[in-house]
Amino acid sequence: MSEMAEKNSNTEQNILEAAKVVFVAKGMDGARMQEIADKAGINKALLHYYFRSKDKLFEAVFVEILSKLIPDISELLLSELPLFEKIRKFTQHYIDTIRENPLIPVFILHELNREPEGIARTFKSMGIQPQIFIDEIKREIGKGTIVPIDPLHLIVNLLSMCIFPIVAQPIMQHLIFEENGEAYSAFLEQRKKEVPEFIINSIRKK
Amino acid sequence: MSEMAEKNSNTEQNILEAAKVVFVAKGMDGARMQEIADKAGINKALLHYYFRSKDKLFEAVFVEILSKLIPDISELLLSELPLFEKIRKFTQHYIDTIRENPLIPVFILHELNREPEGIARTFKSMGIQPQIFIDEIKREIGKGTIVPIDPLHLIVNLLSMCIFPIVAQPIMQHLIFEENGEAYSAFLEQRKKEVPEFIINSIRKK
DNA sequence: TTTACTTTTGACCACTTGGTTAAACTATAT
DNA sequence: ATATAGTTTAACCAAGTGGTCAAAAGTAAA
Repeated sequence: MSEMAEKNSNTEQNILEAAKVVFVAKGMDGARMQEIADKAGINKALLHYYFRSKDKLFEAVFVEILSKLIPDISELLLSELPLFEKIRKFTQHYIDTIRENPLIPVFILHELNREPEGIARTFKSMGIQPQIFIDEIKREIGKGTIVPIDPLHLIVNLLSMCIFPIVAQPIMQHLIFEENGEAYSAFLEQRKKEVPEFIINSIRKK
Repeated sequence: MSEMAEKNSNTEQNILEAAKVVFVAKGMDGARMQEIADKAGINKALLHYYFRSKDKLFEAVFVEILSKLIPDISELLLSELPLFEKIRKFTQHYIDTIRENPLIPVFILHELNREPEGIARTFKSMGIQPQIFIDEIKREIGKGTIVPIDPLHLIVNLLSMCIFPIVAQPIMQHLIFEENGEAYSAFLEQRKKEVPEFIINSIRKK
C-alpha cells in the first residue's frame, strides 16, 4: 500500500500491546515475560531482542500509557469554554476515558509506590501545566462568578470524584450494589451529570 | 505479671507486623518471604512454622488490615451527631486515619485486581452497612435540610475527596508542589476543613 | 537428670524466573 | 545464486523463589 516505513515492525507493536495488558493487570512484579510472549504469539527470546530487559519493556509500556493519558487531560483544561461548561465537559470526558482502562490509575499508583524515583522521572519528562487552569479559577473568583475557594482544592476535588469511584469499583460495587456490575455501570453513568452539578452547586455564587 | 495466655506468641506478632509492612509496601507478588523473615529477626523456616505458606500469611495480614479499618469507618457513620457535624467529623477523622497508613488503599485495590474472588470473599466476611447512613440522608432531604441528592453519590463524593488525594500523593505532590512534601502535608491538613465545607455548601438548602 | 514438648535453625530441594546464545530462517540487494 | 542483514527460534543457564526436614536449642514438669 505505502512505501512509508511501517512505524514499527508489526511484532514490536504486538509485544507492546501484550505487555501493556499483562503489566497493567498484574503489575511489574506479577507479570511474567513468558505470559507476555504467549499473548503476543512469539518466542520469549524475541522479547529480549526487541526490548533488552523486563525493566526496559516495562518502561516502554509505562511511557506509552502516560503519553496517551496526559495530553488528554491537559487539552480540555486549556480550552476556551466557560468555567462551568468546562467542568461539565471534563467530568464526562474523563469518566469515560478512565472507564475504558479502569486498571490504569491503580497500576500507576502501585508502581509509583514500588519505585518512586524511576517512575517519577518518567512522569516529569511529560509536561503538565495546571497553572493556566488555576489562573482561570482565580479570575472567576475575582469576577464574583464563584465563591472564594482555593483553586487547588477545587481541582483535586474534581479529579477525586472522577477517578476514585472507578478505581474503587471492585469494593464499591460490592458494598452498595451486591456485585451487580450493570448497576454500578449505570451509577458511573449518572455521575457524569451528578458530579459537575454537585461541584457547581457548591461554588456558584447565589 | 499475668497468668493469661499471651494472646499470641511474641514471635507470631512480630512476623505479622513485619509481613504487614512488606506486603503493603510491595504487594503480594513483590514481597519476599526472606525479607519478611529478616524484618522479623527470625529464620525463614519459622515463617512456615507459624503460617504454613505465603498465601496463608498474606491472608492473615489482609484480614488484620481490614478488621482494623472497617469498624473505624462504620462507627462514626452510625453515631448520633447531626448530619453536617457528622460529615465534618468523618472527614477529619478519616483523612487522619488514612494518612497514618497511606499505602493501604492502593494495596487493597491492587490486590483486589490481582485476585478478585479470594479477596472479595475476605471482604464480605466483614459486615459493612451503609444503609443506615443512606436512610439518614434521605430523612434530611425529606425534612428539607438539604437539597435532593442521591445519597449514594453524596457518600461516594465524600469518600473520594478523602481517600484519593492521599493515595495519589506521589503524583499530586509533584504536579502541584514540585516534590515539596511538607507543602502537600499542609494541603491535606487544609482539606480537613475545606472538604466538609465544600460538601455542605453544595447540599445545604438556602 | 531425665523426659517430653515446643520453638528455632541451617542446609537443602524442586521449580520458576529473567536472560543468553548459537543456529536457523527470512528477504533484499548484488 | 549468494552474500548480507535483520528476524525468530529452541535449548540452555545462573540466580532466586517458596517450601521442607531433620536436628539442635530451649523449656518446663516429673
